[in-house]
Amino acid sequence: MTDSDIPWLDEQEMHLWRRWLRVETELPAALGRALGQTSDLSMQDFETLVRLSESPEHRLRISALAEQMHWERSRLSHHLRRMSARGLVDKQDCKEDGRGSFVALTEAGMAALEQAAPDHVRAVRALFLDGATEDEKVVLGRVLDRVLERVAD
Amino acid sequence: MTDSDIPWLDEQEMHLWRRWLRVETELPAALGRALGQTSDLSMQDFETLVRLSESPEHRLRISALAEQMHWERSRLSHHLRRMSARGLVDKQDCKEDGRGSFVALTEAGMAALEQAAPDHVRAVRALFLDGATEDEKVVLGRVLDRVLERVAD
DNA sequence: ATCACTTACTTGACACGTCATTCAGATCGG
DNA sequence: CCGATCTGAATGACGTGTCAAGTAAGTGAT
Repeated sequence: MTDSDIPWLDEQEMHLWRRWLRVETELPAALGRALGQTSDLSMQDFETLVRLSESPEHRLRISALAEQMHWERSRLSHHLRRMSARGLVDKQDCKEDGRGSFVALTEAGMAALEQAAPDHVRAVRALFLDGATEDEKVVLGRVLDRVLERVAD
Repeated sequence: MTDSDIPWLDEQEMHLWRRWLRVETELPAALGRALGQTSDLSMQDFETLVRLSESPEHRLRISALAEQMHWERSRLSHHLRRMSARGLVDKQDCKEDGRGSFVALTEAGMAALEQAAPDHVRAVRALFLDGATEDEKVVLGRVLDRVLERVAD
C-alpha cells in the first residue's frame, strides 16, 4: 500500500485540521496557566464551582453534576474527593436515597470562585471570544453544533 | 462581592464558550475511540507516526519532532519510550552530536500507520471537516488563526 | 419476604502529562 | 586546555483521567 492509496487530507484540509488541533490543546493550556496565576484553581475546579454556584442551594446530586458537565462519574468522584480535601466543596448524604449524595459549595469554595472569576472571564474573552466578530461567532456556533451532532454519543 | 460585580459572560457568549469546551473534549474522545477500534494506536501515536513518515528517511531528531508537534521534550521522551517498547519506532544515536538522538519509523510503525490512516482520515472528515461548508471553513480558519495569535507563547 | 437486577457512588490499578532534576556531551571564554 | 555554562535528552515524583471491579442501597417480580 502506498501513500496514494490513502484518502489523505489535501493541503487546505490538513492546515485547518492541524490548526484546530493546536487550538484545542493550547487554548485550555493558556487559560489554565492564567487561572493558576491568580488563583489555586484549575479549569476543572472552576467549572465545577460554577455549576454548583448556579444550582439551587449551591448543591447538586453527584450524578446530576456529572451529567451537566459531561463527565464520567468516576472522574467526578475522584475530583470531588480532591476538592473536598481542599475545602472547596462538601459532600452530604441524601435522605431520599441512601445510595446518593449531594455536593455543596463551601464558603471557601464560593470565595475562591468569586475571587477567580473576573480574571478568568477576562481571559476567556481575551483569548477566545474576542478572536471572532459577531458574524464569525454565529458561523462558529453553527459549525460547533454540527460537529457536536456528529460526535454525539 | 456579589454576582453582579463579576463581568460574567452573557447568554450568547456562555453558550458559545460551553459548546467550544464540549467539542474540545468530545471530538478528540470520539476520534480516539474510533481510532482505537480499528487499530492499536492513540491519536498521539498516530500524530507521531505521521510526522515521522513525512520526514526524510522517516526519521527526525527528537527535539525537532518535539518542536513540530509542539510537545514538551519530556512528554515526547516518555511517549517515544512506550512506542519504542511496542516496536513502532526506533531510537538511534546521532554521530554529529553525541548528546542527541534520532527516532525512526520501524517497518511495524509504518505498517500500523498505513493500516490505521484510511479509517482515521475518514473519521476526521466525518466528524469534523464535513461539519463545515467551504465558506465556513474559511471563517473557522480565520478565527483559529486569531485565537492562536492570542495564545501564542 | 426473597432473589435477581439496577442504580449511585467509590475504589484501585494503570496510562499519560507536567514539572523539577539529572546527566552526558557540546561550547565558549580565559 | 579548563572550568563554567548550555543543550539534548532521560528520569522520577506527582496529579489527573480511564477502565474495570466493588459496595451498598433501591426496585420489582414472584
